[in-house]
Amino acid sequence: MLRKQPSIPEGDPAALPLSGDASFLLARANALSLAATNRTLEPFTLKARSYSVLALAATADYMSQRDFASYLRLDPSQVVALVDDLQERALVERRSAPGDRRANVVVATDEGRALAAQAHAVLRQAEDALLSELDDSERATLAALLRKVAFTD
Amino acid sequence: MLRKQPSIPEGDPAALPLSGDASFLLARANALSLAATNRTLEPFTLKARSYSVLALAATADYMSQRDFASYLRLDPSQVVALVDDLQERALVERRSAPGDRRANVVVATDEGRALAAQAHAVLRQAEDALLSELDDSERATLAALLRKVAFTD
DNA sequence: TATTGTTATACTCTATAACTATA
DNA sequence: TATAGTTATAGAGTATAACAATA
Repeated sequence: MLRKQPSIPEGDPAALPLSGDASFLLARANALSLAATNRTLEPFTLKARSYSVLALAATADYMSQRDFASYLRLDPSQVVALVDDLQERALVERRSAPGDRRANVVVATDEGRALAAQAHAVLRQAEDALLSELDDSERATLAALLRKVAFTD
Repeated sequence: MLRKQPSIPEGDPAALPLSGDASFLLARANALSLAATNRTLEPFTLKARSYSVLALAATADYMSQRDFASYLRLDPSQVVALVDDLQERALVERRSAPGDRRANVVVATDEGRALAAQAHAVLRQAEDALLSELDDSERATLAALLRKVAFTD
């Protein structure tokens, strides 16, 4: 080989080393996606992880920090830091959970919801670029299959 | 919500927060995959990253460290450390690249190829578990779609 | 001048254990 | 006794810049 860009044989998938491993394909696709996401979110002073917390707080109701952790596959201690940051910026609030005074329910403020919506709109464009090789039907199929894999818990 | 495991509505994908974002699905699926891969490779004293270097060295011919970096989406300086480790263990060798004395071609030793094959066999089982919700046809479709996304460069 | 491999460094992310307050 | 949130800390992963050898 010995070239700048690794060769990507069009008609011969078997010639792509490691491409038989779903784990490698997931890792590489995720690396591209994560880089694009972080680049896109930079103007909002958000990153993939902080955005995911904000977006979840804006969407879901009555989720505790523990719920955030397991849903986003983060350690509970990481959620603390992420929520701290978003709370200082008045994008989310911690409210005591009804019925369990140990737990905090994390909710987005109006401001947070607005920012999440803005970010989401721009992320759609980044995702569009990432999936540019797929038509609408393929995108739907990929999402459906990934949904099954992502929640094999 | 407020329960240990986040709810996964069967018939209503729209109720899964963030599941409209391909980037979230990729991140979550990759997190599961990476954790399973590292767990599986532990007996071999390998991790996902070192395995990918070893497997690539065993499969592809005449790839320089720079090629490894771009193909595996690692920084060239990370490849140095990973190859150092594998070379100390006599699993790969650095050979001077024919025609360019700056570059190193990384090749697996017989021992390295044998270990890669062993690891690969066990990884197949881990992957089988990860994809347990998908039938053979769906697995092939997912791989084909991911291959397109993973190499949108 | 540009590129390969390398080193050094700092930063982010991840994983673990321990503590407190509630349950 | 167990769980939620928190704190502290160490380890792994990532990103950047600079350098010597070669192109």
